[in-house]
Amino acid sequence: MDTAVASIRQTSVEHILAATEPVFAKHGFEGATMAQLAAAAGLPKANLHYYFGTKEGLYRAVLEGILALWLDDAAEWIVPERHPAEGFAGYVRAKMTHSRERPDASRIFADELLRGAPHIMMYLGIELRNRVTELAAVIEGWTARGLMDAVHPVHLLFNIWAMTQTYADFDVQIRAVLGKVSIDDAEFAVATETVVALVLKGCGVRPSEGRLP
Amino acid sequence: MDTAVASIRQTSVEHILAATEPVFAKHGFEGATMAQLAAAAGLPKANLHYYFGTKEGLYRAVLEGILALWLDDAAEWIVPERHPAEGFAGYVRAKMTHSRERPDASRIFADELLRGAPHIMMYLGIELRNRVTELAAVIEGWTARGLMDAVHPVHLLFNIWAMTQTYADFDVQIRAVLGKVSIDDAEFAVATETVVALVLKGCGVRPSEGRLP
DNA sequence: GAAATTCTTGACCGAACGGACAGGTTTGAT
DNA sequence: ATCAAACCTGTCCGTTCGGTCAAGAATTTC
Repeated sequence: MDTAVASIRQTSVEHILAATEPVFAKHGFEGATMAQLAAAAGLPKANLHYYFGTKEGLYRAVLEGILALWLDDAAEWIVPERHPAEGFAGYVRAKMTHSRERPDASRIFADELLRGAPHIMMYLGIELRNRVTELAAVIEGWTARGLMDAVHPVHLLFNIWAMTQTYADFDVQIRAVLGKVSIDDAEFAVATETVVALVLKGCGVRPSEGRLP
Repeated sequence: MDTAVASIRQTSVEHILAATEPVFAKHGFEGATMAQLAAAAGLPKANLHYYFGTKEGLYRAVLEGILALWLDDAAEWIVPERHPAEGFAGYVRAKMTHSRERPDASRIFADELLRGAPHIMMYLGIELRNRVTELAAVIEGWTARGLMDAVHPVHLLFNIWAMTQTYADFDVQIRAVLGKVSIDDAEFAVATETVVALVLKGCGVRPSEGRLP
């Protein structure tokens, strides 16, 4: 057999990671306590230490799961084969879906950045930076082919991340200002299409009629 | 005389608020310790307790100074008398300047929102909400006068805040991806004009030739 | 089925936490 | 010059922090 083995270790580790993510999201690394984390997992503190050694070990494990998520959206949508109208719209919608379905992941990443990225500096400066360079080349290619205006591609990406992730990171503010206890699907769809339109029109993306030149 | 009195209390309070802001920005409310805060102010812990009672009292005082800053930018720029080309550009540039000059203020606000706004829920749901309603009316007026496209005004504001504040909150990420130790004026100007262009073109703002209709 | 390994847990530890407070010092009004 | 009010701070306190450990329970291995 292949998948269904599910050793005790693997099961426990996955359970702890899933259960503690909301606690790290709510209190940050420094603010979360081992007692809270253990309570969220329904286990004694010593059990978390058995599997992850230290609080930082647990936090890094949670972070690594999030970083894996982070890089994949772009690779699917920001590619030369697509027209930018399709690429940007798809990318923005994918990021917005992430903000809706995994807000805690976004918040943990946001907290890590707010603190100066003490645990993921290497990731930012190497993996993320390389990936951004590739994406920037794709966007510049679109501009060169006359499919959109000349826009600084890296700052454009920063701004797309900012807009999409604000719906996860700062959703308290959004709910408070909208006067809603929770953001329903219709409201979220409005938000998504507002961001899509801002990006497409903001970049002067030509309508994608017919095939690519 | 009027200003130059500067009682000991006032001087001390202002000094402590200014000195502790970076500590709260770096570690958040929960992560900052009274010992760190006191060390940053160059005073014994007991001194901070003398003026602010508790850690939370000090934090709230810092927060209130920030909130006062927060609401004023919009009132100057998002007004019916201006053409949206001027209004949005001025507002974005003002917010970007804030991100450059008071990044710690933005980070403390961001941290508070990430934690679910435990100390400023009232502010969000009342003052901020009222202000946003007014701004939304101005933007809808611009649309009604044919000066820009129909864009959901509240989500537009969320996105402007997201883009401008990302340059304060997540500047580690920006510096790491750009490969710069610090963001120089030229780079920041590029960022600012990228955001301005995204907003103006994204909202279909007509060029502001001549006077308002 | 016995031995070895892995897992679980309550009890415990020193350090660091936010805060209290008494007593000394400085300041300002009279 | 006096004195009350305001200010300053070393020291202490109970609690909570992250982490350890020994010993027992469950599981795997042979």
